[in-house]
Parts: sequence; structure tokens; C-alpha cells
Amino acid sequence: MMNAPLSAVGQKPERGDKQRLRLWIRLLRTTRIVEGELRERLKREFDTTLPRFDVMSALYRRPEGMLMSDLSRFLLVSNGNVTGIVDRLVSDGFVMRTKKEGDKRTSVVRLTPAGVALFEKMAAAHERWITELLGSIETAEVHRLSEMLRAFRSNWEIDH
Amino acid sequence: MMNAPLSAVGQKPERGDKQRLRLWIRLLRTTRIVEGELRERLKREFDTTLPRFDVMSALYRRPEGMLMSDLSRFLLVSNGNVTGIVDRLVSDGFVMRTKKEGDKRTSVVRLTPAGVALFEKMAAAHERWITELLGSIETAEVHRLSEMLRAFRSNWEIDH
DNA sequence: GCCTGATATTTTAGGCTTGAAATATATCGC
DNA sequence: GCGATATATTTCAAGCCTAAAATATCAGGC
Repeated sequence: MMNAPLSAVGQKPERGDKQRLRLWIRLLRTTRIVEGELRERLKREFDTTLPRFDVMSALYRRPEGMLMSDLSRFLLVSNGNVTGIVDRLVSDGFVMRTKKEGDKRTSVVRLTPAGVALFEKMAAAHERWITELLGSIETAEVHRLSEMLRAFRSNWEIDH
Repeated sequence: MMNAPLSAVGQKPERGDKQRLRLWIRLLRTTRIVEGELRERLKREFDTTLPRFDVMSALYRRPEGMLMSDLSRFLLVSNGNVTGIVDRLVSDGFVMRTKKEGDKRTSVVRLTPAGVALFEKMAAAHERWITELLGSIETAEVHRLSEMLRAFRSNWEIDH
């Protein structure tokens, strides 16, 4: 006998499940829209790519340099991936690898002066673009949204 | 003479600007974390990729089939990209191209029965994973967050 | 019919991305 | 010191991704 509509536990999916799926789809779409727009503008205005911008952004915050593995961990991409992007940035003169320290395996990566100068220009444009692209979100909501995502990330990092 | 702290207009960036930049970074990180997790699981459990899943998901919702350009528009990726993914799905027997209609340029793409069967299995797992991965977000917040993103997308589509 | 411009798709070159294998170096136990 | 294990990075193969060029077809104007 199943007395049906009495606070079913584990019988049917929670009401929130479909909502989470919907949220994920919207999160993904929002990110793709903005990312696509940024990619186009970086290409048009600075003849560069989002991954290059990301690497330079990470290095800008650490004038003392980063290891390849730090970059990889920070950007959430694989080691091999970073190698290629940094290779191209080095051959364009925006990034340098130095092999000091006692450890001969590691290479410390940092921006060259040309890299710093270029990044500062790009960062200013990037901030304007974000302000424009996310401009339709109310400032009060920006804050709430941002806090929710921060909380998500905190929880994630505790579990992983 | 600049009488400083009097509702400056256009003098310094709005307070909300940095907040929007921060929001964007968090949006991007959240998406990357979840996307990475989904990619790994799709690979491990079904030996497939996220782009393939996305294409199959789009086709599942349209048993009557879609044009290549519909797929490309819906998934927010380039035409050429879709060609490659569909090619591989076709050679694996999960998708078929049919060339009917009067228009000899178009090709209607749809899932094969094997594709439908596979997708249904993957979709069930996918939904469980999302429920788990976004589980730390309160159900009430899921709803608000989701609505904010829907509103963002509506605004975007009006302007573009 | 034929030309012109628009539409649907594929091809191409170059860069991004991953996971796994390969290299090189470091560290620890003994 | 030596061997085993761990760490840092690069290389590799395969797939994803874009923008732009190339193909093919369609739809109108004449």
C-alpha cells in the first residue's frame, strides 16, 4: 500500500533537481555569451586570445613570477595546455621563463616589461567591456549573485 | 576647484564596476569547475565529450531534426565546429544526416535510435551529477540565481 | 534563361584543450 | 651513494574551436 502524497522521501526526484539543471544550463549560456563577446573583442582590439589574456592576468598579479604548475592550478587548465600558451607568449616577447632557484626542474614564468605594458592596456579595456556586458544586472543583484558564487566555490574547495 | 565628495558623475568608475568584474571571474570559475567535472565523468562513464553530449541533447529535443545552422546557433558555436562533431557522431552511428526537402544545400540532422538510447542513459546520469555538483546551493537560491540569469539572457537577446 | 546577391555547409589554418606518456630532476630510506 | 618514489615540465595524439575562404545552391530581377 502506498499512501501517496505524504512527504515522499527518495521516491521522486526532489523538486529542486530540475531547477538545478535549469540553473546549470543558464550558467553555461551566460558564460558562453560573455566569453564569446570577450574573445571577439580581444581579437579585434588586441589581436590576442582569451587564454593568453588569462595567463597574462595571472602573471600580472605576481610580479615575482609563477611556476608552470601554479599557473595550471590557478587557471584550472592542464599542464600541457599552459606550456603551449606560454611558449607562444615567450616567442612574442611578453613573457619570460627563468631557470634560477636550486631546483632544475622548475621554471619561473613572469611578464616582461612589454608584457606588463600590454596587459595594463588590455585590462582597462577588459574592465570596461565587463561593465558594459554585465551592465543589465542591477548593482544590488551583482553583489548577491557574486556572494552566492563565492559560497559555492568555498564549499567546493572544502570537499576537494 | 573640485569640491570632491559630491556625487561625482563620470569622474571615477562606478562603485559597481569592480563588483561586476569580480562577478564575471566567479561566474567563469564556477562554470569551469562544473564543466571540468562533467567532462571527466562523461569520459569515464560514457567515453564521450561535452560537445558531443551538447549536440545529442539538442537533437533529442527535436526528433524532427535540425539543420546544421540551427545546431550552431543553438549551441553558440561556429558552423565549422558543428560539422566536425556531427561527422564523428555520424561515423559512430549515433546521428544521421538526411538530405531531403527541396533545398539541396541543407542537411537535416537527427539522432539514430542508438543515439536516442545512449542519450537517455547519459541524460539521467547528467542530471544526477548536476544535482550533486550544485547541491551546495540552497534550493531557494537556485531559483533566484536562475531567474537573474534568465533576465540577463532576455536583455541580451533584445540588444542583439 | 542568366546574373547577382543571399544562404547552407564544408574546408582550412592556427590555436586551445585534455589525458597519458616521456623526460628530467629531486627526495627519501637505507 | 643507490634505488624507489614523487614532482615539474614537455611532448604527443586526438578532439574542440574560431574566422575566413571555398563550394554549392537558391531566389529575384531583368
